[in-house]
Amino acid sequence: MSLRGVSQLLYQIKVVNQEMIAKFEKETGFSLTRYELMMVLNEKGKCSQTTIQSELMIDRAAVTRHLKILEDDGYVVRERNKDNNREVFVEMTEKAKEYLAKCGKDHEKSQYPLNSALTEMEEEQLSDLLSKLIKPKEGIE
Amino acid sequence: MSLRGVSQLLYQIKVVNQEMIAKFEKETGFSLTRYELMMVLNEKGKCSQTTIQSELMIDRAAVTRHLKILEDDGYVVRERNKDNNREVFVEMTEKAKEYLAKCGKDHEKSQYPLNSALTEMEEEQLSDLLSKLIKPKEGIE
DNA sequence: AGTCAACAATTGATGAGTCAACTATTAGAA
DNA sequence: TTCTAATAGTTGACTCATCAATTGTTGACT
Repeated sequence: MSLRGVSQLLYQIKVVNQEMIAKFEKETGFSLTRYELMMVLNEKGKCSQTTIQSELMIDRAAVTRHLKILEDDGYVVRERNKDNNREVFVEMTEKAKEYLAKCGKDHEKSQYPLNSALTEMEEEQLSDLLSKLIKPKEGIE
Repeated sequence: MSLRGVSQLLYQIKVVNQEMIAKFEKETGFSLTRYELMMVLNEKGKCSQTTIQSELMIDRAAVTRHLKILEDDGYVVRERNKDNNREVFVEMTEKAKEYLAKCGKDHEKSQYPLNSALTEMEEEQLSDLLSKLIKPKEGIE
């Protein structure tokens, strides 16, 4: 594939990404990354920031900043690990759980753009293709 | 599709997007958006910033800022339209053409990560799926 | 002609990510 | 034990987007 072809494909991904993220945030009133972060907490329970970071595949610094916002808004509580004071444990609050439940319900009632654009099969196909492009978490350098 | 499902798919797109863009910029030494901008100029010749903006699907402000960088680096020349002083015409320089040609050649020699991850058919499939997610340029609101 | 609306580009403030430098804490040699 | 490495998180400086407000120019109506 020529460099031009590559750049077109990547640019297409970029545009889709930006548009979809904007829609998601408008619909839920929540940043996609922070939503995903809360889902990690929801599914794994209390965890350290490093764990969150490797799940979300973003920089440590970004995690710190998202958590500051979530903490200020009362969606998350943080406390240092007594057995290893370097680490910070993060946990969801009740408020967060309620809010997420509400979001899920609201979504069922609305017809979300993404649903209308792709069939279930296409969604799965897309997900498979994307998986191939994400480098394995602990790849050989 | 549940909100959770949607968020997972979008997040997957986000991660792929970030990783691929980083690779592209490392490989070419050029920002993906600015590369794509130059390709627009290359293919359409001299055009106004508004034209560039609608091709790239980014904010006017972003176009202005990219052009400032490209102009400072000598890749692009700008001049106001004599017949309509509001408009600015943009054109590539020889330096830019040479650089792009070099990039293309360098790319052919290297084995670019994207090539290895997907087959030609998969690339096409991915592109088709993404197209369905991009809203038509002048869609009905 | 004079005013007002639309248009093109620019500028400022903000959000989300990166990397690099720093702090604090723990663990592992010497 | 004490010095040194590695680890966990934070902060600062930067890039690339966005939106909103501003400037300058043109066109159209009265």
